[in-house]
Amino acid sequence: MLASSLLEGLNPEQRQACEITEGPLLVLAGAGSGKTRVLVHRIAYLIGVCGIPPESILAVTFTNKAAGEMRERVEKILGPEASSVFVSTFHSACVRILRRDVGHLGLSRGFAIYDEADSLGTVKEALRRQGLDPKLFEPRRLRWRIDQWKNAGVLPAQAADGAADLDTRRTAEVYAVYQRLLAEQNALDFGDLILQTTELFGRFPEVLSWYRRRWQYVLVDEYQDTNRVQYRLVKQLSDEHRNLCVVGDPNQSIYGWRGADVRNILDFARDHPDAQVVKLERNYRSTRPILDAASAVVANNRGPETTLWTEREDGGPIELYEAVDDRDEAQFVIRQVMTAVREEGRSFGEVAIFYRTNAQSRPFEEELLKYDVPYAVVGGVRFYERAEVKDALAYLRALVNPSDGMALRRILNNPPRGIGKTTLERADELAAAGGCTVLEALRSLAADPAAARVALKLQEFLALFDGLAAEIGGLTPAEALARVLERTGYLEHLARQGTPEAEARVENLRELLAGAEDFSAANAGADERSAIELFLDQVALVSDLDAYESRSDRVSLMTAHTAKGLEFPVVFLVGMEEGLLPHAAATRDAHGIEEERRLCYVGMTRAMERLTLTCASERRRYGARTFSVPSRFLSEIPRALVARGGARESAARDRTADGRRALDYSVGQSPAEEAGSIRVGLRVRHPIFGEGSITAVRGAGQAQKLEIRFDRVGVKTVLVRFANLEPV
DNA sequence: CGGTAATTCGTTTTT
DNA sequence: CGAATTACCG
Repeated sequence: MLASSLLEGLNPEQRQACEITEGPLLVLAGAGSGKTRVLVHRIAYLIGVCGIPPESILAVTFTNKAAGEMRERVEKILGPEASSVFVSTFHSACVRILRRDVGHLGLSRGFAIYDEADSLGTVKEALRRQGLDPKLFEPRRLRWRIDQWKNAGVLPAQAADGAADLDTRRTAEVYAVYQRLLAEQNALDFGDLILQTTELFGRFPEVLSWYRRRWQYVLVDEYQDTNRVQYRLVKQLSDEHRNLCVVGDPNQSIYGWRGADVRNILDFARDHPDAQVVKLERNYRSTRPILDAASAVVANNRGPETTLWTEREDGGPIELYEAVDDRDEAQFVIRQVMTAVREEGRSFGEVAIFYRTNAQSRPFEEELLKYDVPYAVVGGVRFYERAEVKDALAYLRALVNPSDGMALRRILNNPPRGIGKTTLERADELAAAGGCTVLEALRSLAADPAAARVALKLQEFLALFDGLAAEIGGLTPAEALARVLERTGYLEHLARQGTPEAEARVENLRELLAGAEDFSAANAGADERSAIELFLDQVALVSDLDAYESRSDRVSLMTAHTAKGLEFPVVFLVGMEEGLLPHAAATRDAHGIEEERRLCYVGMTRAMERLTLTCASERRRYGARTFSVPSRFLSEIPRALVARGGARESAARDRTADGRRALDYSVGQSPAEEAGSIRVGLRVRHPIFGEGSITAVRGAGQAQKLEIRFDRVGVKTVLVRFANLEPV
């Protein structure tokens, strides 16, 4: 194939990123700079021009959606020959590797993949076994810390070695027990998928070298979001041939809380002294005002300035709406959406609403329902995490992997069959003492004549379980699920309840069955592993976003995190308030705030033509009314780029009677004016008390109060409305 | 043991 | 406010 035809339509930098095929390459790809395009064409170039066999290329992404898109687009250029390129998420790739070689680590190939809930359950079990009080040692916190260790590549022994304080030492002990429990249950959690793969490679060089030979060219997408273990994994795979191409944008690093380490991308050149660097700085997505506004925000982070430019000089200013409360905010947005559709010829599918937290979707959903506007909420509670769906899948899991204690626990008395808490506790104790699985413990309890009544119940359950295990052998996932739901009486039990909730659950199970049927059809006889096992893998690794169909004509609602990588002609970024964006939990340190700022940048740069930012001065939060002040990020946007709409009480707040500039949180156009936004730490002058700095902000609007520590007179609380404050 | 009522509880983002 | 755990009674 001719290089010229393959690289046609690429700009010089994009072209360069394709043509530098050997050795380490860092592609710094700004928002909307055609990153995916480059990855796709690079793969096509490697195969079509350089003659690299497709199967020796590995491309790693973070979402299945991204992987699927990449695979599709490469196939579109090269045809079916490209299908043997290994395009996969980090997690799927590791599952594939571990399914093959996990035996070296002492697990068996049918290992279960534990999600967060299973993992949390295992932490609780670990606490029980150590006799630690879950009130004192919060399971959620412990799980979090263990996860962070795993993201950092720290094993239990290393965690214990590095533990400086008592709490950390205890946590490391729990980590060790937790890990033992996982092994007993033949299970790995999400973090393990990556960590154990690097362990496998580290301890068994012959395994590693097999994969090194196989994948001669490695590409990594969204490199700014890789954590330390992923870094290690990539290094292991590429250290020999060194044909490593990483693509990313430090300004879009928004997963630090999940262990992502921006240093991976920032230090790439230092890590690989012979690395070449290509910068993609031309933005093809957004109009000038959108790009300028987003850049102005992220420019407040320290670190190297990045320049993005666009030729799209069209488009008006971005809009700001300051709502009274969250309902007003939602009403405004939905009216805008309807107007855009009716009067500007937009379609609903062109519109997206981004928020910081999933809980913010509710008022928007209510308004959308009210006006019959079609919409899709992406993310939130995963379909596969709904109780009834998890129950059904737990049956399959336990049948496939009888050591899977979390699955067994779920199904044992579900539907109710007279096996209660005490029986389960006894089984747990027996398992812990005898070093056997919970299922084996249940078997011995079933044979115990001392507890005849419960033994009978157990025998019934075990007969059912063993019968199903024998039956589902050659079945497709859909057939197996149907059999399970019927034979266990699960479906019947639900149907008998007759409540609307139960009906909804039955409906969800039907959807699960339909999904399983689709899967069966697409994966008939593909592998030596059973179709049921493959189905369970898929279920564990698929995300809500992966199934999201952006082409359908519906308004999309999602978090700014989920929005990364997507683009929409019309974007609403809502809830631009202190405490929300930036989120209160992230404002402890400068790092957290900078990450929030990047998140804001990510949200803004999704917009192609129209961007509207909104905030509300009052909103309902877990039932109670709370007040908030506009986000500091709003004040970082040059005023000239913004058109204001909305219900500001009056212009009186902007100017005081004698014409001096009053304290104003609104967008400023210069650093001096930006200083006018109300925030903790701001220096102000009071006509009577003199100069001081704000130490707290309470309330909003007419009732907004500030606590100020004045240099001369100490701490006072003042009403903004009357205080006549001036920024210093 | 099972189901319901009462209470507590915690709230960021997710492969 | 809603999920999730706990308390209590049949």
